[in-house]
Amino acid sequence: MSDDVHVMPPPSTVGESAYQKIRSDIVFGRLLPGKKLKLERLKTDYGASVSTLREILNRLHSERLVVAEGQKGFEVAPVSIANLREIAALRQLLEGRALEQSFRAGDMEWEGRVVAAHHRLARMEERMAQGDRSHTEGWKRYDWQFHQALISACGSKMLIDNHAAVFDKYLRYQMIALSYRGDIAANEHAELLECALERDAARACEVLTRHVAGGVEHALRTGTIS
Amino acid sequence: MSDDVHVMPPPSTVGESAYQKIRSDIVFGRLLPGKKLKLERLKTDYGASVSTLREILNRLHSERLVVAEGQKGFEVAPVSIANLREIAALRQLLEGRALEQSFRAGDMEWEGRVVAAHHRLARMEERMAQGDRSHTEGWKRYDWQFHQALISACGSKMLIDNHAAVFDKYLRYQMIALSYRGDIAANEHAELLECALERDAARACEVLTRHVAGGVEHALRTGTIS
DNA sequence: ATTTTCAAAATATCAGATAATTTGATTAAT
DNA sequence: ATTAATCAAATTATCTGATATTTTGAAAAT
Repeated sequence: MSDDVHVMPPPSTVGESAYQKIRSDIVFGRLLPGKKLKLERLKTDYGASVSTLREILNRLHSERLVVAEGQKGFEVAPVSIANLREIAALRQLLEGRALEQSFRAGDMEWEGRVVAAHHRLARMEERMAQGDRSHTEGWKRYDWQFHQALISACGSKMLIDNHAAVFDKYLRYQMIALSYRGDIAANEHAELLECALERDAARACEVLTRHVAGGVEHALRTGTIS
Repeated sequence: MSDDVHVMPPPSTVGESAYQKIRSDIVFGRLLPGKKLKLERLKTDYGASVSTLREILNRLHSERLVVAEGQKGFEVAPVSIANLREIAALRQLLEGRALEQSFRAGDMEWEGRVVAAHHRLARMEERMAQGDRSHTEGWKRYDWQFHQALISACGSKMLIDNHAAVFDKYLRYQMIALSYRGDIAANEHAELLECALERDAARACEVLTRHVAGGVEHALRTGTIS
């Protein structure tokens, strides 16, 4: 069930695929904060009926990616500096704990997944470093998958799910701020890999905290978030 | 927005009130785990149309209180020992962090809220201790409100929301197990109040951990969870 | 006792209708 | 020229009912 924008099961039903499209459009900033989500419009944009769309919007409302005020319909959740800071803090808390547990329980299978995920991410980061900015989304997907791989042995589906939900909200801010700070982030990712292989959870947490805090400050410096 | 089964805004719309009823029926164990939620049945039970009910079920699905498998409709989320343990651990993590922050930031206003909430809870616990088991739900509501009051000054809506979501899942297990361990819990609540007034976050976390762990073991001992 | 077959039940999705609410623009009042 | 009152159009929440697809459970066949 811990599916997300990044690793999704084949969308079987109409509603499911429209859900994934809309969610991804919000997380990747193609639907901007505050954007009114009028049903008629969505109908043509996502090819689903009003009833189905309302089901989807209700789901996204639960996830706090969409707000629904009274009978005024739906809109993409707004952003704020305070909210970004809260999300970042929560990510540090959840991911930090998950890292500890995962490092403790991770076996060789897990190490393999981590190394593989880091490899893909690092490759992508090389390209990005050379100015090729055409794969920002793909890059973020690999970023997500790397962090997810790191905690994948934590043993708690609850923790993984909650982390994924928070991570996506964090990601939305990064996409909105279009913030690329490739080199620094890449180094931090390499450090995390090192920590994982050495099972040094304490240092991993320290790196993670820096990683997330850096992302926040960088995003804020772009001035796109108010 | 951090509304819940315990402090809800007046249900303005039809869908909203049906949502609250169904959610509360799940959390308080009136709808048991695994129960099939057939639309026609819900229609008569909660007085809402299929479309509205589907919106509600989709919301509850996001909240992981309901599962929706393929085209097989909806049912109340199952329970398991592993899931209970994960929930408890997450509650300890979130509530512990929130306590620390709340204790640091709490002012006199906050102290008042905490004292008031504890008073109501303690009174209720007195009654329960005398064998009056008719207010179990009310008791749990006060329990919720006390813990909520303790963390209410933590300064993070995100944290409060996430905690509330986890708390309600924890609560569902308590209700399903019908576990009343009044005296012990009451003492722990009193201890927490003490810690709050002394701003002793470390000890509060220690008490909380014991509190939650105790609840889990007690619930498991009833044998109602498999 | 399985497996196959098939009708009834239930679901996902849609279109269209109604009442209530919100929105924006126009008009009136200060 | 702002502010306030007014009103039609747009939008919403909700319901009913229809269709195609899936799932379920029982009867038939192996």
